[in-house]
Amino acid sequence: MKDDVNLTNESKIPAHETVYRRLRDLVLFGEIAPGQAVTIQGLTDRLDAGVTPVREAIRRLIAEGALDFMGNRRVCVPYLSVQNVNELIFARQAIEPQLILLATQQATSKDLDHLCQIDSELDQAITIGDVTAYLRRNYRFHKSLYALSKAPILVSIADGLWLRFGPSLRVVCGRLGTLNLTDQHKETLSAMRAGDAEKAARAIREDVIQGMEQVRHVMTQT
Amino acid sequence: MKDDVNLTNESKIPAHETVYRRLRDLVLFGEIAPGQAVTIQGLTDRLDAGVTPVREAIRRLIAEGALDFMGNRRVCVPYLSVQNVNELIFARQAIEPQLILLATQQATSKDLDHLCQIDSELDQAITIGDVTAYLRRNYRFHKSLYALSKAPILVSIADGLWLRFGPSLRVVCGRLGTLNLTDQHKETLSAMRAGDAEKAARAIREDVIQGMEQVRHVMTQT
DNA sequence: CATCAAAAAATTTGATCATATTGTGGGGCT
DNA sequence: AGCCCCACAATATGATCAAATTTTTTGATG
Repeated sequence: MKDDVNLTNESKIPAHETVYRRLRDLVLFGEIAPGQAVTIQGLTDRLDAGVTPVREAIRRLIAEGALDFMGNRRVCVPYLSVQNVNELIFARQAIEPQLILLATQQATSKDLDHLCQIDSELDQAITIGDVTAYLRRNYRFHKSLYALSKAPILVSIADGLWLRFGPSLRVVCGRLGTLNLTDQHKETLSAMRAGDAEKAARAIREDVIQGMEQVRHVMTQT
Repeated sequence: MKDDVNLTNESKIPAHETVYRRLRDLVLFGEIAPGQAVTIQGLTDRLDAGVTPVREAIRRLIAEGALDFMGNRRVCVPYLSVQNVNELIFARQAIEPQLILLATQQATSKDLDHLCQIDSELDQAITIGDVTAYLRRNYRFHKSLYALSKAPILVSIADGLWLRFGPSLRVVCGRLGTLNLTDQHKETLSAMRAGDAEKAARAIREDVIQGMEQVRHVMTQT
């Protein structure tokens, strides 16, 4: 605590929390690639934070499956095995359509407008070919959508899944580009607007399958 | 590091890990009841450990949903709302039968013998009326069963769910006793032995539903 | 030139201490 | 008497340091 003289201070949020979020983003959006090692000191340098907050953030992410604690004491972003990809496909198909079902029942017209907004920003990122923006906005779209379900436990499960396949999405985009990305977001939203929960759920299931099949495809190549 | 003079030393496992496991058990088996506060100092006293490992264990359990971080900075074992119970029922039904399906394909006859052994110990606990032993062995049965699936991600999800409804199971037993506990474990095991994965999955689904309905029943009373 | 052992460097781990924040109880004011 | 404000206690947070452990480098030998 040296020279932090409360200028535009919003010191409501503790350091370990902000470190957690930054590290989380680094992993989620593939800025730390699968297989890459993560050290405490490396992070204190990179994020300019103390040792204690970094340590806690790392442990938290290990607990969530975003990082892997190798036997000795080396930590890294996990590779996905084919088996892992299959598990993720199953889990996402099991959880996320249900979230849409619940979300459709709760969503207000204003909520849907907001989602539409995010989705158009997403499209923009795709046409420009900005992979980072695409990943961030795609995540934001799904996250905002699921938040409408008011089902915190299921949302946290879905979040945990994203944390696991997130790093691979960048690899996929790097391999396949952003051009052949076709999402089912429009269909989902229009079905939600029409109040057709089942149809919206099916659309998201399609979206999930498409996305994960690409992951599987790239993964099995190696 | 005072007087730990390496007697029967198995100091392979770090302190934060053992603290984590002990605290985890405390929560999982209802020895810290829902709503009860958890403080760092309280735990350092109770578990006779340093501050640093305790802090990390708490954060890890918060990340897993086993503990709840109230807005200010108070941590406690969460109550389950009716909504939460519904989410847990859905998630368990979605995940656990799939684990059985996979487990059935992988299980050797020796594995099944071992499970049978655990199950009979479980029965013993029920007839004696030992709630603590029942909770521990019931968890052990399911955990061992799911481990056979060789599906680490799905297992970790299921584990996370148990961590959430575990504390309430003791409340249920305290309210309803152990006498009217009827499990589907025998059916599950015999179906697995016969190689009938579908039937085994259905049996576990029954087991899940029965258990969770009791939780829901007790929860909605309050 | 390869291999293995020992030393050196880097890293994690856990304790201790200073600081900040929050909750609580007592005293003064209206 | 009721309410508010301030001081005090309890608690969490984060930096720093010492000890332990692991990885890497170095150097000697076959």
